[in-house]
Amino acid sequence: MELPKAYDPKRAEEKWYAFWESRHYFDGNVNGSKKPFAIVIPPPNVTGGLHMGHALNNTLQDIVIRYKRMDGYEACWFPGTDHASIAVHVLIEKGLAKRELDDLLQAIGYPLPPDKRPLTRYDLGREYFVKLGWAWKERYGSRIREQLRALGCSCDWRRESFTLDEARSRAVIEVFVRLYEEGFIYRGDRLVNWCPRCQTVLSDLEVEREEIEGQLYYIHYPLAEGEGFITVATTRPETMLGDTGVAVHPNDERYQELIGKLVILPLVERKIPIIADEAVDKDFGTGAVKVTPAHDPEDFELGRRHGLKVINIFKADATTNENAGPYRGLDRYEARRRILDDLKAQGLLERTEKHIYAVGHCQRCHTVIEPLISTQWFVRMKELAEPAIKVIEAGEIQFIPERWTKVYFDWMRNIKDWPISRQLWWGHRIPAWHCAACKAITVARQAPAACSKCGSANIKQDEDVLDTWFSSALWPFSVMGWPEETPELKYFYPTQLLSTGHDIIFFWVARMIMMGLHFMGKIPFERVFFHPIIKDERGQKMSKSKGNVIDPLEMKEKHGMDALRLTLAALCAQGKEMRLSVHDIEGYKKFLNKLWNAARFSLMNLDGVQATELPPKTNALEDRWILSRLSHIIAQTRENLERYEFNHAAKGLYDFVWHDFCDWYLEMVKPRLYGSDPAAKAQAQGVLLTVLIDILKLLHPFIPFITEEIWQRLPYKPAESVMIAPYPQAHPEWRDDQAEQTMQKLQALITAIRTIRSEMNVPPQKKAKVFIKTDAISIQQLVRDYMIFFKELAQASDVVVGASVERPKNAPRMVLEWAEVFVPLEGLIDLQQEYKRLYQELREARAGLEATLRKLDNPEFLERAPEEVIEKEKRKAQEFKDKIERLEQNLKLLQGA
RNA sequence: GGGCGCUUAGCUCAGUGGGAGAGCGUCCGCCUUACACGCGGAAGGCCAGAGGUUCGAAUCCUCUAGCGCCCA
Repeated sequence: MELPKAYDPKRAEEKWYAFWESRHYFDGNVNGSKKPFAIVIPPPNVTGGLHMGHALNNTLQDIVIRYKRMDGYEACWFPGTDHASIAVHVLIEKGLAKRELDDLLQAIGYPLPPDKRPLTRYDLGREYFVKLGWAWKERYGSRIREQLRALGCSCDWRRESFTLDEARSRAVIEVFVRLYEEGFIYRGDRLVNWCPRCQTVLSDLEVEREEIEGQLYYIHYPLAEGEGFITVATTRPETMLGDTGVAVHPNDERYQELIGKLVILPLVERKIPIIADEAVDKDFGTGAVKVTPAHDPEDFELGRRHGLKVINIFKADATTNENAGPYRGLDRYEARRRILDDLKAQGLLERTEKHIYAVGHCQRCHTVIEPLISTQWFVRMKELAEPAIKVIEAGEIQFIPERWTKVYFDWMRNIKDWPISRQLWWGHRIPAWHCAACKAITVARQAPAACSKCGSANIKQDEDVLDTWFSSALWPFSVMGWPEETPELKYFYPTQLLSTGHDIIFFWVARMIMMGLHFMGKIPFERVFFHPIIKDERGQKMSKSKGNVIDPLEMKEKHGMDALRLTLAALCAQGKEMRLSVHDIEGYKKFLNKLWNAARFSLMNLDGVQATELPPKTNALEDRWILSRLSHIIAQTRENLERYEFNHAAKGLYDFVWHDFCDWYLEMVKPRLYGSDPAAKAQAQGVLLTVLIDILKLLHPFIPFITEEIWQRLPYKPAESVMIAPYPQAHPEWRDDQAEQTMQKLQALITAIRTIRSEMNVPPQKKAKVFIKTDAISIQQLVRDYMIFFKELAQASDVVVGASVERPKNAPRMVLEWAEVFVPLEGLIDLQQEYKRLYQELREARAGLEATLRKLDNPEFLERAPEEVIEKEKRKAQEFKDKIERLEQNLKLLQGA
């Protein structure tokens, strides 16, 4: 059979994905006779497209799941998507404002206004807004699924979930109700992060801090009694409207007299106390700070310790409220300008200085966060965190790379309560009903008819939805049907692997562990692999605005998905980031071409192959050698996959296929394949097929499409698809150190001949006689035994070997540790170049010898170093000596010549 | 301010106690009947700096510098 000259990824990818799916290879079933291996996908946002981060993470998961499936496990990869509450909410709001969603609005029957004015969610109202969300999800939700399929992901699509679908919603409600009943969920007034644009609370994690260069304002606060003032320094002068105190450090000598006194808050004329608290930093500004409990988290705590009043000056949109007096109704920045003007006019603004500080921004819309007092739902986390810390300490869950455990511990040991309510509409609505009559709250699994306390029917469901991450936290068991006691939960939970980015270790990983332990009583996964974050070739984050994104689907179009997958695996070292450029992908695509052509060559020569016994018995050096190498690479690949060292696994296979298999083995079997000895040919074919089969199996998890395309054309297939063929086992009986050593010597000799020929510009086709001087009997024997390879691979017309071989006239030479190689040439040879090379080699050998002797002359080395190291050094010394002697001799001759 | 990580060939990165590696790029020679997405060959590095531990350090420890990330 003959393969086309080039591999066509487009056809193969579609064809084989459909083939696998039609044969139900992706299905993971409850199967007591096999060990389960499950992965639950980190659900991509339903509206998002596949970006390189997804491509990486899902490639890695697919590699693992395919490997485990081939290795005999009942593998199941649970797919799904996330409703991404706030992200989608913001996108829809933006779409409404730009009137880009009119077609969807029409489809859901919303009466469009005749003009093109921007719409807000309040124009639509909650019901239409949620309808629009689902319409949006229907339109974009399938996109990511199709993209994952294009990537080759072998997910069990029958089990696809969505965090907002009915089954997952049931889990969310169940968890909320139970946590409420157990006292973990409460509702209360707290100072929270408020996004004035999204009009919702955010958790600390959803606030991104950014350093900005602003001003530090020094403001005089006059003392209430007597002359004088105290100067406070602040970055936010506008919040002084809500000041209810001034604080200094208790040991600050400058202010001892003033502690306990009152000052008059400028502009507002409120009397507020000077208090002392150890939280104040003496070195910041003047050492005296204004205290605004309603608008700063630290001030909130400080005020609570000292019983200060809390005065809120902002409305939900961050404009000032009635507490701002004459400044009411202003945007916060406008308020700042006016207040500074007025302070200046009154001579109370002492000075300003440049100041760099971190300001929180909304993760989704990038608006500056405003700390606000607000009524929200919270989860008490401390108790939930404790067991989740223990399971990591005990090693029940392993983090890879291990260093992330420290990050995890630091956060978990200082965990704060989690605000879970969001003032949004797209998401899981909180299952709590407020009674208009008695103000009591009824939390229930199903909408109650009446207040549980007073029985009033005048109840209304809470307006808020839950943080997206609340439903994500339940994902490992909600995808398996919890709260039902499903067979899937019994069989597949806990899963074996979670693969994700370290950027969501708190958002998601930690919370899944807590919820898994609390509701399942078991860890959700045994291992967490944190993959590197993808950067561009200069180490910058990929972003649309920078224009440096590499689109996975564009790469698929250009180079095929296997090329991208292999690249991602090969670059996936266990660091924090991974630099990717299109050149890398082009490079690994060449490997696929190489593999394709190696297969093409093999298939061209496998006609009539006998596959009754694989591999056939063989004594041929190259057969013994390649099987020995294969056995090594199988063991290595398995180890690397078990350790999630994808780069080592991919590169090991790359080297084996390209260098061992293609460069040497294929060249060395040609004489037998083309020769006239049918037995020798059959033997070569058998080994060739054996190795090719294992190469395809080994590579399949990395590059599933091309391996299947080749597999299907094999003259003999051990399985109907490579996807379900057993992953290769290392064969200890294939190990053959002697063959490997002999091969090394043979390769060194052939390379030496090639080097001489290349250096002296001998045309590749031109045959030349070769002389090898060596007193090692084994080398002499080797040359005679494998003469054919000198002729085929080094264009030798003949090789003369022996201890007394003399260098022929006009023959440049290579000097090895255990032999000298001469190739006599016609015409003039470049003596100077040869001299230069030999001299450099001599210098290197002398340096090597010196270093080795330094060790051997050191009595402490001889005393303390292990025996095998000493032996090795002795052997090295002898080799260096031999080589030096040969080099010196040859250099002397060369000078004479 | 606290923590983590990185610094190895021109570029991107492997290598974590015993002779400095790969890919790309560069240079030289080849359209050799699987592959020019190729074949053969070559050049290129005080392993950031300083100190220490060790018989022995790119590798372990300490400090310094530069870069990056996370948390407050």
